[in-house]
Amino acid sequence: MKMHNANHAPSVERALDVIGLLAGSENPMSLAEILAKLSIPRQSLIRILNTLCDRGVVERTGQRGFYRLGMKLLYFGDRLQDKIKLRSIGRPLMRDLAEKTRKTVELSTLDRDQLILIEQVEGSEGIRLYSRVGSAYPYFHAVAAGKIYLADMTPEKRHKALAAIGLPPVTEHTITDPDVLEEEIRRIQEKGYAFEDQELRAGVRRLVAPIYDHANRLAGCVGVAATIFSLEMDQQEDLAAQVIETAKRISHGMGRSR
Amino acid sequence: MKMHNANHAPSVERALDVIGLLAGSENPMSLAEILAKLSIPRQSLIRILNTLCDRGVVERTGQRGFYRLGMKLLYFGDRLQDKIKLRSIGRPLMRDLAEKTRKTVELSTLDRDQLILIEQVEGSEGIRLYSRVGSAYPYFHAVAAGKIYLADMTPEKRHKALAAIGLPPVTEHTITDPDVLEEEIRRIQEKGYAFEDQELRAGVRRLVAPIYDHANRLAGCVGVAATIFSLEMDQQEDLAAQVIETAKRISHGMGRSR
DNA sequence: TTCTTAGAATCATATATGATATTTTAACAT
DNA sequence: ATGTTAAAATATCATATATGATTCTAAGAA
Repeated sequence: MKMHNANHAPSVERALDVIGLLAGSENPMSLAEILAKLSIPRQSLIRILNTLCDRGVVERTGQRGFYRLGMKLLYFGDRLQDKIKLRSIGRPLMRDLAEKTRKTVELSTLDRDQLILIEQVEGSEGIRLYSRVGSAYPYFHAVAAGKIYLADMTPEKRHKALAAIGLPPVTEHTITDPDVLEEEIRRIQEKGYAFEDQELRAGVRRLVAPIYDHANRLAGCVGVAATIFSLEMDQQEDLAAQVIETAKRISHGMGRSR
Repeated sequence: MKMHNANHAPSVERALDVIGLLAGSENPMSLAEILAKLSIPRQSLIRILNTLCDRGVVERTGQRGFYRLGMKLLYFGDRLQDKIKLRSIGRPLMRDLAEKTRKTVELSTLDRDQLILIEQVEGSEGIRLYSRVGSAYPYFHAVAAGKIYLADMTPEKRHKALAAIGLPPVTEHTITDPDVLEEEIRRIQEKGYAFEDQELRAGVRRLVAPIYDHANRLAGCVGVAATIFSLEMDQQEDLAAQVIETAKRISHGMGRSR
């Protein structure tokens, strides 16, 4: 937990800590469990929980003293999604792509220097989803969408960003050699899409294309995620054409001229 | 805003007021706008906003002094959805139903005496969604899912609930006569599904069936929503069979024996 | 039934709050 | 391009109130 911060509301900080803890827990948590994880005095914690429960952001389970996330968060999350233009434009087109390819379609965008997954549509392959809506991808270099963003930067900016983080290996397939990454980025710029071959997660491949807005700025990325069994290397070119077409349609909806 | 409440955290109350206000606004709001709507001293509001912004729950737009909901709410909402068993079981089956019927499929459940929409799958008719995920339906008697819950109550409990609220008209089609509603409930109990004929919203029909859990308790409802043009009266029986089948499959996943 | 702990009540005080002053910033006018 | 202005954002400080420690009560698990 952070140090005292000027111009903050400490009680609100604590409330967000509680929500974050419950969000990360698979099961409802008891008061004692929450106390053990967060350094909040017991009575203060109870007051915060009372407040969050009365507002539906946290809910008490049938069992006394147990708490879980509340339905109000569904409402907030849904209202937020409706406000994101990229998502409302992209969603029907993603559904078309999911039907055609039968793969999971992902939409992501950069938000405060983080690459966030903002929507997913499952294809009829019924493959379990790979990442969670709202979560941030780690490490640009290991994610197809991240590589799109890297390819969109000037070389100076890119080198600076990569020098700050380095190229840590996520899986044994992750690109850790700067020269290999530069070659990859050149290929992306040339072909207009990025391919991720088990670099973020073993057994998972992604093929992703960039979306531009009315001012020709990179607004986000759309692509498909699948297992190595359902996305084989020789399908790449065909699939790329479909993904790029979807990205162009979304770009058009964002106001980009063709 | 509520009066001072013992064993609450007032700052957290205020923070939730801010989030709720931004959730209900179509556009980002300025500090002055928020100040005009909520009776929070300016300095206190700024501290709360600083805290929420640093945590990603609220975000500053490019324009100085403007605020909107932040992406962290996507994450929280998504984590909550994954925790709702009814949703994770129902979602793939809802998608099947949406493909077959081409209509919007809705999943709802009772949460703290409110009927909450917890998931929606759009059908390829591409009809604009009728209600928002996370939001509560008003008035049980005007909603197909609400009528399912009314039909599941003992007559005593139902009369008590309806006496407390009455049968206010929502549209000109809403049932406002207790005897008509009782007849409707008898039909629901007999046929195993509820039909909503423009009772909540003009031009909208719904057909909804109940989902039961391992203890044979009513766990939720699944159904389709459509316009009166795409859901005509003579389709009712055929569609009901499909909806009831989906509800039974979800019930089976919830542990109900057949 | 007993025991444990969540949850409420109480009260002194620590600190968060709110009022006020100052600084910063961006929008707008020239 | 420069200057002005309004309002966001920060800093300061006295004090109001929220907090935290402690005690008591209620509820539920074993």
